[in-house]
Amino acid sequence: MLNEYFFETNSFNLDATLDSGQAFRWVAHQDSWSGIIHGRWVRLSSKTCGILAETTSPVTSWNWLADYLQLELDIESVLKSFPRDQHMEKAIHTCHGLRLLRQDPWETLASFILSSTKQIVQIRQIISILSERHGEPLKVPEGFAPAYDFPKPGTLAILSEKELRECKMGFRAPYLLEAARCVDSGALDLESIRALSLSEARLKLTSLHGVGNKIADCVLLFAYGFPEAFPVDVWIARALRELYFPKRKPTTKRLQNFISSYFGPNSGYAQQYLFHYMRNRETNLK
DNA sequence: TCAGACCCTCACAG
DNA sequence: ACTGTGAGGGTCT
Repeated sequence: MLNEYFFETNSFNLDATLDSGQAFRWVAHQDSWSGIIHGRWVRLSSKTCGILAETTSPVTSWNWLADYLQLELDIESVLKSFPRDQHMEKAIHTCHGLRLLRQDPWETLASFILSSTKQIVQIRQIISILSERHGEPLKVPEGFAPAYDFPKPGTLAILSEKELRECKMGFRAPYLLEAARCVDSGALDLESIRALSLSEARLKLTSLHGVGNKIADCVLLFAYGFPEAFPVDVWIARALRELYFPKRKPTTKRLQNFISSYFGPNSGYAQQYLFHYMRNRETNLK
């Protein structure tokens, strides 16, 4: 028996959001997406006036989903805080309704540890194998593929590096193992990061092996919602150079200064719009 | 600052 | 079909 709920919203692009490289476990169907949020199987469908949500387990409150989707956020005021230049205008126009999710910190940290020098399809594959092998099976409606919760830190902490490598994660295995053990033992308290400043939070996360600034900022933006976290990957670096420094070749430091002074209080959101805009432009050119 | 290494897979040549 | 090659939402040494 499915539970249903309808969220009214006219400013949410489900396709763009769930396929934007911030989450790796959503599966596209004909007219809907299925995924797992906090151990629940969920199906989301985009309707003219909002989003229809269906889940298998009994639900008394839907706050967990409203929080995950950040439905309370006033996206218009976020967009207004972006710098007004032709590139951002185009990005806003192209990516209408693109949102940032508020994901689980552990899953996000683990996922992005697994993301380094990988294409998105490969990241999805690793995470899928890992969850299938080591995650709890979840209740799924008839006709849908089996689904698994993302493995808990404690579950991964007792595995061997070899068992993790069998999930095709290669040299990332020891990194994930260390992270799982740190979180499981309490040496790294993921909840306490919420209360920290951005730079303190970065220091905490980058103290893990295999977590540098890029991955730390992904976690801070996609899980904790730090509005000024700004992950700089090859795509964004290329985009910024091409769009804002077409003649010169700025150093990494200069690029950093530009980012922190130019994009304003919601620079993380601006980054997501630019990233999505550039990625779609590439595929459209092919 | 700057390569080179790291594991593995897939796309794309030839 | 079959092998070779390069690079992929990085990070460490």
